[in-house]
Amino acid sequence: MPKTKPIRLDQQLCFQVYTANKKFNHFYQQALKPFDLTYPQYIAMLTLWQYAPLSVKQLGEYLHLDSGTLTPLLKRLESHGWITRSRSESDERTVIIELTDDAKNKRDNVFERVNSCFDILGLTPEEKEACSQTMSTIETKLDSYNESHL
Amino acid sequence: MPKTKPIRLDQQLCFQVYTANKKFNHFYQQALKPFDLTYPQYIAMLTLWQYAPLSVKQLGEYLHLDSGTLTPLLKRLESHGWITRSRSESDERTVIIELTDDAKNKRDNVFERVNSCFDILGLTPEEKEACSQTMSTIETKLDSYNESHL
DNA sequence: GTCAATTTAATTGTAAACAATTAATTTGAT
DNA sequence: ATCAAATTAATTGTTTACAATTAAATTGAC
Repeated sequence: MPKTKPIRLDQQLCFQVYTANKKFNHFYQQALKPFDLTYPQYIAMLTLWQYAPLSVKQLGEYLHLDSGTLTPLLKRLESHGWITRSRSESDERTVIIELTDDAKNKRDNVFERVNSCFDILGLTPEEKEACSQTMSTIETKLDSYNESHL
Repeated sequence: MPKTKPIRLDQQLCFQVYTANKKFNHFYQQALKPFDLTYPQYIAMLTLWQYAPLSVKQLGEYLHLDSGTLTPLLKRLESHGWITRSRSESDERTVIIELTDDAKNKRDNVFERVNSCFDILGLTPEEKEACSQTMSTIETKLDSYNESHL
């Protein structure tokens, strides 16, 4: 009876992605320290700087997050003065997220800080492109698997 | 005064990695459902199947996790009968994690299940290799940045 | 127009992750 | 041998993430 080949942890794609994500997390957490933003909060702000105003649902579609995650995160962003939350008048079910003036003013500062840290990483355009390409491939395959196994 | 270029969320590497990780998480969570293992628990078990017995500290070094994360995770694995936890006799500070017979017996079943799901993804060897390569590059760069900014 | 079905956000409960602290043990310098 | 420093896990507190449920508002079928 043949023994299954051992699975080497460091060769598992999932583990590499899992680890890379944690390191990205740490990297951005450091870069964002001056702004009192966590990494997920920064990602939410990125979306809002691009598309605000947005409903919680719309924001969740961009981020693939539900209200269970977003409601508390948005309350924290609100209490730190980044956003406002208000019920829509035309549809009382939806909550509209808007940027504060302060958040609009800080936008360029945050981008500058994050970009300069990212530049220090020293990824070549080719490396960035390769990474982006790879992630897209993985996502596409995972999507089609995940969708067929609801 | 030139306006900063808008940052497109879907072009941010960090966001792609963040998203891919979540989708991997979902993918493995599904594949592992029959075994009552979460994805992080599975990653811990992978390490233990390869190296057990291990101390909490040693396991943490493989996984880049500290006792704050591992202690509760290991307690759950223990309560589900995957592992045992016991103080080392030679050094009462360290806790030794060992596999139960049940865990050893289930090893091949888990691998078979996970591998067959992974195969369905349909990643070519080239794609796998490209992904692995990319992740290594990213990790190396992030490591050197993170280490220089302690 | 009424009421069941749907939609939206919030809530509840569980698991991860990490920083900071604590408690116990071991090591090592003297 | 003693005691300060270092090591190891556990604990505490905060934030994410997600499943499942709840509450309120809206839509639509009739």
